[in-house]
Amino acid sequence: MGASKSASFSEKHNELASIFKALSHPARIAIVEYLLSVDTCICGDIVNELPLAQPTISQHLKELKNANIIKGSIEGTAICYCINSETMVKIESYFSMISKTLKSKCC
Amino acid sequence: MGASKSASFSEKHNELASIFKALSHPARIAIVEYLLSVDTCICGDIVNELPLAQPTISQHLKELKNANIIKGSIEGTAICYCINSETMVKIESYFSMISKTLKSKCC
DNA sequence: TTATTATATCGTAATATTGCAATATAAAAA
DNA sequence: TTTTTATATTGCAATATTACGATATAATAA
Repeated sequence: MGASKSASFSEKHNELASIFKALSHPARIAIVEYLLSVDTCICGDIVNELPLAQPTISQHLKELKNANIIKGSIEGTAICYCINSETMVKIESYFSMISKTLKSKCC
Repeated sequence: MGASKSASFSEKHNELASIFKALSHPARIAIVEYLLSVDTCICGDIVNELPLAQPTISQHLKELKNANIIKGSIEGTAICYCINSETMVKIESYFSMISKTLKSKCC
């Protein structure tokens, strides 16, 4: 046998896991933080910010987009990427739920 | 070439990525939520909760432990696992920072 | 139309992850 | 001591990810 028995787990657990998987690579964290650091959505120049080739970054952007972590809109020749705050807020409240639950425990 | 140029990224980005990687599998999310659902730290019986063989679960537990998401303490024949709230709070504040930053933006 | 520029896709090699049977380890019970 | 019980480790096959050169696509500029 081999990879991931994802069908054996709930939709909710799979969805959470796929968001975390999108964030599980340092290049993708760097992309998220870069988008966060610039004033508005930025077009292009993510390639110049990271030590990776253009096809590799394009691939990482696609994964972030598939996980709804970023959104991209066409802006002439360039594509303008920015963070999807809806997903971020969703994850924030997930961890907020976790630490609230932990506080009401002995451990 | 092949896998992960992690040396090209900052310590901080690699550390965050490794926590998210530990959470990037539905079985590991299920383990975290199970530990969260029981009253205290639980000894054993995680194996009975999930549709995976014992060695596979042992491996998933190891990954969660390596990422400091859970802690395990020996309790006779069994091992008692519980969530490491320190790490959870850390991630919660990371996302809290992100959504605060997003609020002060146009997008 | 023909560049030029920005991004995406394809193909593929290198490497990592997932899952489990078999086996090892180690504490408690008989 | 031997058995039982709980968990870990090893080895390996199946599959997924990562990275990038080559190439495609598609909008604007010349």
